[in-house]
Amino acid sequence: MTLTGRIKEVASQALQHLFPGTGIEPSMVSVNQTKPEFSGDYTVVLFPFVKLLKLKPDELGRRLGEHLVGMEGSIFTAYQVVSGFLNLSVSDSEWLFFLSRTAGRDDLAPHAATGKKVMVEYSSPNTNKPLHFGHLRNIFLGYAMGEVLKATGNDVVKANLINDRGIHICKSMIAWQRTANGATPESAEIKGDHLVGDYYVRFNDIYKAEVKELVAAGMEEAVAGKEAPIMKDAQEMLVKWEAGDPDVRELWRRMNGWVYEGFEVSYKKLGVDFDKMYYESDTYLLGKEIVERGLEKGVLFKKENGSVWIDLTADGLDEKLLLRGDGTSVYITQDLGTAVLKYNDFKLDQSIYVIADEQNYHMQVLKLILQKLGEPCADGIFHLSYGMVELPTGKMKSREGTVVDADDMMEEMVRLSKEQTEQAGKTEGFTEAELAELYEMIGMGALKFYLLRVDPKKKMIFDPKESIDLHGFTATFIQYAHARICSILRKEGVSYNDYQPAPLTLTSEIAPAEKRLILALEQYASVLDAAADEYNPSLLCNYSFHLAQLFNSFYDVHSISKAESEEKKLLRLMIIVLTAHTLRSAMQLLGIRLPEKM
RNA sequence: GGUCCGGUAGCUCAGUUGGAUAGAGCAUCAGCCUUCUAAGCUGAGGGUCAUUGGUUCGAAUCCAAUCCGGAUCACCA
Repeated sequence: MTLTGRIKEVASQALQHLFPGTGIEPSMVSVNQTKPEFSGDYTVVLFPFVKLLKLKPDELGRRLGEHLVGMEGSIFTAYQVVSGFLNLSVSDSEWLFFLSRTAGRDDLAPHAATGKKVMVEYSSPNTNKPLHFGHLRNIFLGYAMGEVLKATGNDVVKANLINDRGIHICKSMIAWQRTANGATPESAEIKGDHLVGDYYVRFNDIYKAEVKELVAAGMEEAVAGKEAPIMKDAQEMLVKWEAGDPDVRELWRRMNGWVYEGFEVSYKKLGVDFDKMYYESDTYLLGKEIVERGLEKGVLFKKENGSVWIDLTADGLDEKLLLRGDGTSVYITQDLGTAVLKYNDFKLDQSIYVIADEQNYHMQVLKLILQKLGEPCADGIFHLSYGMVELPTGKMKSREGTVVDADDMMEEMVRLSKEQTEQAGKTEGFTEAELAELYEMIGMGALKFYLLRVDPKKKMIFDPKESIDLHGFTATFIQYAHARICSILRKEGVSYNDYQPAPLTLTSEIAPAEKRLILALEQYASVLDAAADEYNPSLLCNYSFHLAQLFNSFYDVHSISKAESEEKKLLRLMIIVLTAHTLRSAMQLLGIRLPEKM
């Protein structure tokens, strides 16, 4: 149990003992870290009980403080009441006990298995263009959330639903057919996803030119938009695809294959993985029988032209179409089917969708419909909604070529980390291969941290003109603190990976800078829980940065190798090993690696 | 228009779910390398927490209204 949890428990027991029959429970006790300007470690807020017990804050604080400090085996050594706040000092032996119990352990925040099966669907790209900067936020979030949920005891399935069919795919195919002269990734010496993406852009160029021509010939723009030959070709191709036309299917398989090869390279570089791939070409026909059942149950209704709808007006939403008049599916129909498919495939307790907030309404409707249909998968659906990444000029538009490409961005970040490492003159003692790995760690770490450090809900603006910083609130800062610790351990001949805490009894007090670090270290488990409960990996970024900051301040005032005494040296080694392990553990959940030297 | 999300320092963001004098980073300015890595540390300046009212011992946080920005509400995906 965490220390704040214990304090709540002990304090509520004390209050029950002092004031029997008042029914004070741990959850009613508010415990905060004591502000630095007061003495003490944790603070119990007295106000909620002042009214209840009809006592003055000072009187209540004194009695509660006396009791807590006087208790047998108390973890508190002193108390102080300041205007309604009871500041409690935790004993050094308690802190030492925490350190010796935790330092060197493999699992810093052990969790019992919840027995829950949780799917996290993320990435879910279209196969008509390469990944861009916006996808990266999705991918990092999804991966991190999967790891966090694993670390908190869940059985996690990472899934990717590939959008591999539809009119947008046909557009790239048509443009390729018309203009590529049989170009392949090999012949063009370009990644497959980029090659296909180029023809998607090409399609739009041709389309625009054709529309312009038709308008010049006197056609109205709206009509020209539908009549442009290349658009008609794309639609015709989609019909052929659905009919299973062998030539179209062959080209489709070939071009998608190029894209998958390209994606694989990107995913590998991003350091993410998937346990299950779904393809829309397999799932796009699902959902119809669910609609049929809904009709039988009377949850859905048919309009005169045969289209099927659900009435969500009672829930403050609209009527929503589920099947067209001609009996064909719309987008949400296949999502209903896929939700059920996922549930049946893995017996899911929870199904998380990492999708941008522009689909909030869609996801709300999806869940609501499944609930109304009485599908067992419904209640486990959770939309992890995140704000879109925008440019200073607005949204990224692949058709207008304003996207920041994911591969380019990764390359740029690695280049930047190389440049800054060389500038700082920190390349000595590394082999070429080690340097390459270091630049990769720093560059990719900075990129991931940059996209994960903000609350997912909030949209973010990225200015490509400003490079991502390697100073301040960054992964680099955390990596640097970690490398510094490793450097000390090397010097002291202490094993980083097989550390065994030495038995230690303290004869001197724990210093403030030491205490602040220990306090923060003790909070790791609750931060991890909060990240899982709130579906918010940015909490781990904030926490890790804060921890690294505390370490740097500590490092500045206390020497390890030249510690005042042997016991101080042992204590500080324990502290810094645990700090390094905690940083590594937290960053690992975000897919960020920490070098031992930089 | 309906629904949802957001508005905190010049910029980018935290704010432990209602607690003490609202905090970081960047940028600006002033200091700190003979000492375990200066990608660091210490300090300074910088705030009408969008606005107004309410709830109470106490509000950036909860409620109401208003203003501003965004998303969404297709027989599109």
